[in-house]
Amino acid sequence: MMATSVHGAERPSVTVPCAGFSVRDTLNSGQCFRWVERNGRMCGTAFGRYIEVVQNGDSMTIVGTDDDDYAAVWRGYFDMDRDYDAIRKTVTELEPRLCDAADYAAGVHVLGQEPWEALCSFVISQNNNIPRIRGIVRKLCLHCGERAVGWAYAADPADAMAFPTATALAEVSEATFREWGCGYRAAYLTELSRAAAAGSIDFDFIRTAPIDAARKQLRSLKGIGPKVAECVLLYGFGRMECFPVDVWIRRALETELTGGTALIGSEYAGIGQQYLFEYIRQHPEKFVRKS
DNA sequence: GCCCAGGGTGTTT
DNA sequence: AAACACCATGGG
Repeated sequence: MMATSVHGAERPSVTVPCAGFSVRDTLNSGQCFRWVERNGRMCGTAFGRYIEVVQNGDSMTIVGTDDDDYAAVWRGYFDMDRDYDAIRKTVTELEPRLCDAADYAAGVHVLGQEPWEALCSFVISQNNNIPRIRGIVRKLCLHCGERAVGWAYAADPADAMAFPTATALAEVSEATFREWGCGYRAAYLTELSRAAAAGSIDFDFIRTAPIDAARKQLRSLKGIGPKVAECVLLYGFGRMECFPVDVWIRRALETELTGGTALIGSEYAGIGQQYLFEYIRQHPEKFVRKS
């Protein structure tokens, strides 16, 4: 652990090995909406902490954390304790057509995000595009979030606002959500926030229940269908067998260039799905819609 | 003006 | 159960 002096305050940082991992690809892979790249650093907030990450090959330096904080939060957030090499092998043996995608996106991990943030983010994501989702989530954080730990170091203060609690969002009117660009999803957010603030969403159950029971529980909430439920379970609850199918994944399954159907229901289907999504998004010309 | 975006709900066949 | 209209918003 090192400490650098900025503005007269101590700011810790941690450098850890991360062979095979790509911070940038992971944070840009459409599973989270809160990270920005500023002169080579990935800047963002999760779990109420603002950090900046810079990767140098097989190691990365996280500025704004210390050893204990890294172990308690970021190692899990970046999913550093999983054997992705072994999983890639398993997944591509199950679905050999996925080899190109798995190789291309090998540096991508599935993040362990906060369940409440994932829930709100992917409700907003429906029939929406990634830049707009990012903008809306950013406004929620800017207007309703608390200042994250390390806030003072952020180039843009909005980068360092924590995702709002359910209690904070429950006080926002539906009309205000619309002003912030949520569109028709404003009603869903309002209901969701009030339900969560009232304690009537059982996060522990969703985390531990058999997967189909967890799916059913999430889908009972208005605005959450099959796709959003899969995303929330995968990105917010670490349920790696979940397999979100959006329009891009649908396209891939239809073209059969990359396969993917063989993954569905398997233990690490969600990780395979993430490889697929990253590959498709970076090679859209290979997946032109047919007439 | 149209089509599209990490879709879901409600209604009609 | 499958097909359909409808839902806001902004970028191409």
